[in-house]
Amino acid sequence: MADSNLPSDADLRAEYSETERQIFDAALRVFARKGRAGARMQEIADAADINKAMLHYYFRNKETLYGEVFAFTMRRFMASFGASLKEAPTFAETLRVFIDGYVEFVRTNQDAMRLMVNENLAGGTHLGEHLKRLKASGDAPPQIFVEKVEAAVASGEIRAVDPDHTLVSVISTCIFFFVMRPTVQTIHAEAASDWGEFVEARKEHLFDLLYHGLVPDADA
Amino acid sequence: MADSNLPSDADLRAEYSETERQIFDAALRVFARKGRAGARMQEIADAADINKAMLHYYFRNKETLYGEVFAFTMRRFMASFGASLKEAPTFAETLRVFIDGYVEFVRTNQDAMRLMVNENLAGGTHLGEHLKRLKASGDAPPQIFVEKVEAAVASGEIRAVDPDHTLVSVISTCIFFFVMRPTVQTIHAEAASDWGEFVEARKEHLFDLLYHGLVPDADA
DNA sequence: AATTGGTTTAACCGTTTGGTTGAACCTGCC
DNA sequence: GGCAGGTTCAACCAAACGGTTAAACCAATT
Repeated sequence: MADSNLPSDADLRAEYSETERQIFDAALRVFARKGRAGARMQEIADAADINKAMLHYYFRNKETLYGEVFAFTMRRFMASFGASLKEAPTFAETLRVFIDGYVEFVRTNQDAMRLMVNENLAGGTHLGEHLKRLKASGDAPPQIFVEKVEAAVASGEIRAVDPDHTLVSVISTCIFFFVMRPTVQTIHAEAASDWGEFVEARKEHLFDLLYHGLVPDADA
Repeated sequence: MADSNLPSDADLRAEYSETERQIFDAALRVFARKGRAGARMQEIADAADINKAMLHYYFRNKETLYGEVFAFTMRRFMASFGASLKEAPTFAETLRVFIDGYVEFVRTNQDAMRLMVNENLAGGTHLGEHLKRLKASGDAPPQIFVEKVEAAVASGEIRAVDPDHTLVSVISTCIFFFVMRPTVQTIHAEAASDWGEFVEARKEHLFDLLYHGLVPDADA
């Protein structure tokens, strides 16, 4: 789970002071829950337990605050579980690690996920530069996964699927049920009564469905 | 594609006047693009080409306007492509119709989709009653699909998968790439240059991946 | 022609919100 | 002690926003 050769959560924020970190966490929470427009500077200040003027002292205005919070969230996404993915020996293992990695990341970073989805829903103007850096780095989970799919297709370990579409499909199934959690919980009884249990069951289901969908038939 | 025994888009709004329909469309657009908090009454009025006071004349305030727009959007979701799904003879056909139905619905109702996702992201307090009615009606695509999955499992046409999880997985893959469109288009070259083509390719990929994932191995 | 009831408009109002100001307050340093 | 730089705060401000008002308009009805 821990990637010792990648920056940890704390490292990523090393450049920030204690007060700035407080503001950061508060801002992420409020932006994620209320949306970019719905977030109130006063509420962020309250949540960070500081005066409202301090917000504008540390971050000039709402836009730059949002920009920095978003940038940090993006960096956090990139830094997650890349290494363990590379080391996976078989494609089955790759798929397991990828599913587990994404589901666990979203489970423990729901606010980050909400921020990301909100940004996309609003047009995603802040995404550009970050995604390009992600693409350039070559170390992010999505890229590694695509490479692994390509290799597995070449070796015949899985069928001749489109790697990019496969990536989108797998990520979708790992994240979307968190996005639609209220709907899922209204329709699905078990999800409502024990979400943790539901998430675990879902990881099993996903591996089963997707692995079976990717692997060739036993014989013919 | 057309379900003659279900209310059409026009029917659903028959109770509304011309002006109200204008307001409706404008409100949906603005709420979907700017979010519930980010939407401005003035902007909705401008988009509907009426005076701002008219908004408050027809819909008492922002909350009731949002509530009505959301309720209408919900009804539209329920009324889509249920019948053709029931008539599908094989499970393969069921899956094809379901994928095609959902993808096409979201493609042609992106604002409705955005509204729905936004509502879920914000906690989904408006969902309750509507989803219960959907559950009670028994005619909505998700329920029909679950029944078809159960039947196909029983007949051995597909493997012993969990029908509810399968439903969530299929819907996720049909919708999430629309939600994350800006990200997908930044990463995927073809999606950026020709989105329509990408959507078509995606439908093919999804059927292939999911059908293969659900169906038993050819032999053993 | 006068009345009625729904519709439309410009001007207005009170509150909320993002952002500013200027003074007070530390803390380390000479 | 006294200065200097960064930090904290209550009070303040202008703009934006949701919502209201009162008068005007217009098509039926009598």
